[in-house]
Amino acid sequence: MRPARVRSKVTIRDVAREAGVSVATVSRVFNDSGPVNAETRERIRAIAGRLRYSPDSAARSLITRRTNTLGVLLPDLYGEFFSEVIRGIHQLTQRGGYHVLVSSSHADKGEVEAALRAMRGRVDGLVLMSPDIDAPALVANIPDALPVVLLNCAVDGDEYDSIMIDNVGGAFAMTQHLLALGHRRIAFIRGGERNHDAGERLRGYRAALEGAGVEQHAELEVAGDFTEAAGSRAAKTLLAGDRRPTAIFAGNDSMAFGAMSALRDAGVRVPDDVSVAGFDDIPIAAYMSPPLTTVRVAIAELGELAIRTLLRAIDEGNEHERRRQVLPTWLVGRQSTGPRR
Amino acid sequence: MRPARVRSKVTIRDVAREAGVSVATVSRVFNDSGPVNAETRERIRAIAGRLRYSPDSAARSLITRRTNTLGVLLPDLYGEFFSEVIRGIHQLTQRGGYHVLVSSSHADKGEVEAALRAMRGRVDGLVLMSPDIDAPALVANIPDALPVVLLNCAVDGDEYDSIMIDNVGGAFAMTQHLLALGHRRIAFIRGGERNHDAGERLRGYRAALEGAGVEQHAELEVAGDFTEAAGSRAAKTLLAGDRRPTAIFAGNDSMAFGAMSALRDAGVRVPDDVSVAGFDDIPIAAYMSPPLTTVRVAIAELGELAIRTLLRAIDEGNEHERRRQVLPTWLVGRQSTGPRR
DNA sequence: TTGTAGGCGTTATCAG
DNA sequence: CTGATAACGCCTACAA
Repeated sequence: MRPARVRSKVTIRDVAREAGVSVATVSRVFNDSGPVNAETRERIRAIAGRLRYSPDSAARSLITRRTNTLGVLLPDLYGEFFSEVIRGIHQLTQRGGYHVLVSSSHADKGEVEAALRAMRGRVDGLVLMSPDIDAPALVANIPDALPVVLLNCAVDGDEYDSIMIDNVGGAFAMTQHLLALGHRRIAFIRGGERNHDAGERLRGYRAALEGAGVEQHAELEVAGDFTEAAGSRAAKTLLAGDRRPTAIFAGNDSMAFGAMSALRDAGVRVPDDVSVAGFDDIPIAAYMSPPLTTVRVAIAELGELAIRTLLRAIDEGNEHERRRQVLPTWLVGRQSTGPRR
Repeated sequence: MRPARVRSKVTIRDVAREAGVSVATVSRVFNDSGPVNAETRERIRAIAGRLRYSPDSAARSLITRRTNTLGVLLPDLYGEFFSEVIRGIHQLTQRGGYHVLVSSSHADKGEVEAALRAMRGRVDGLVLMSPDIDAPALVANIPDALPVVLLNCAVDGDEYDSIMIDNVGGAFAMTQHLLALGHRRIAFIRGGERNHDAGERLRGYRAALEGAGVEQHAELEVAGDFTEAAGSRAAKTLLAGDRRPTAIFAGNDSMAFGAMSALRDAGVRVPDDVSVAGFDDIPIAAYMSPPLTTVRVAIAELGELAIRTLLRAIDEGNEHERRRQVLPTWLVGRQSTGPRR
């Protein structure tokens, strides 16, 4: 049995009438605005509770011009990453009394713009993550007044608040790690062609090789798209080539798993014959066989930091000073990499 | 440089004035309600576009009593699962012109209730997934008028719309698979104590053993919580015991991975010495070493079905007939299970 | 400390 | 086909 049917709609007037006060007074207790006699306050609270009154958010935001909602636009993220970011975002958001409006799966620019348009007026601030697309061009359509934080987008300058992962540093460190183990033929499995993270990681890889004076070969850089399947294909390509690498650095963990799987199928041992490394350090990485050497990214923190920045931007209004922030990465050594034989 | 600053607020009146018509007419073209002269309609559209006018959603929903938003309450999901459900949900939602308000991480009943309360009035419908908590008790607080779809909750009867995974069937099938391979000492790694899915899977496992007339031992059922770490611990416990299993059926894939990792560390071969099976078939399962035999669940479809049901409920209003739906599962045989030696 | 009344931007119901 | 105008539920000066 369900409990007593809720009335069609309990408004502030109902509460006021029942309590024998004006609506203004009820409003005051619900907003802590203006003084209210302690006793009346209690009475109103009680009656509101009994009547199951809760302020209508539409009416409220119509006049306050605030929605208490934050928008989050994400690309079509693959697996683990998505949930981690959301988790980070969510935690802080809730604490600040905000709601979260999410939107994802944006293949092209048009779709993102549509999503952006749809959110207009429904949110007090926006987190936009779009590693594949030119972010500034997108944000151009957003009302100036709406605070925006760019996540992992290709932006320079500090015209916008932006947060990015230290992809270059991480990839650089990993490549150095492999170099230090004696590897010279180090292959790299790239992420999507137009993906910002992917590009940066590739840059880090190249920079490290160049810094070490190691000759670079085009056939050691193979295409990928951040999926296990792509990693597997890439590894097969590398094995088939005549410049076989002694180490494979995958642009992310999923591709590293795919590569390890393909190597195993081909009878190649990891790390004895070939070392394999990844990027992201998703939870399963530690439980792979062998456990994967990778670059750690605090994904949930990325989301948290974004919200923290956004909340501050909302709070500070026009006085807010925009800036870029970079989230550090660090190498996690496990058993999938070893000295060149 | 950012483009021209957006005016403080463009309202329907601005458009009306500019077009030399009344607000009513403008409203009509934006809602396709009532007839409007084709030519005037065009003019209004053009002016609205130029002025970058877009109807204020708060004002609109104040009078229409609709928010065009769907609420989604999820538990604190681990990894893969979360993103897949959201992905499924999102797709349909967007197509229907709805927005998605998400909320998650609800440890206890109080938190869920708070989240539920917070969503009141902000959504036209609700998807509630809460495998850990008594759902009917929660839904009692929701206004009768608000359509709700329960996902994977412990409910019986058809008082609510509900969708559940065929956990029992899947676990039953997997256990039979192991039995057919000749295994008799089949261990089961359980999910959280109070988790609905976990309980159902355990039931399926037990039923299959009983059906086959295989004696059941308490020490073959070990505790877990759906994380890799728990799976690893459980496997160690099983290896240490004196009734060592020849097969391990983990309540989900993550725990299966953890178990495989522990077995490897202990020098136990999979599947030669011990078979291992999981549940969920998350993407990485196919790339494990060895590839994991598991039970496939169409997670994204779960989300899709939930939204489809919810939209119908909203559409049909009071005439809506509530019902239970069960999402099938099926066994995916890979290399982590083999005949008992 | 409390009440009155105007208005937030739309939609909906009437008359024209 | 079009235009006034009254709600929708709430907040917020301003007045008492």
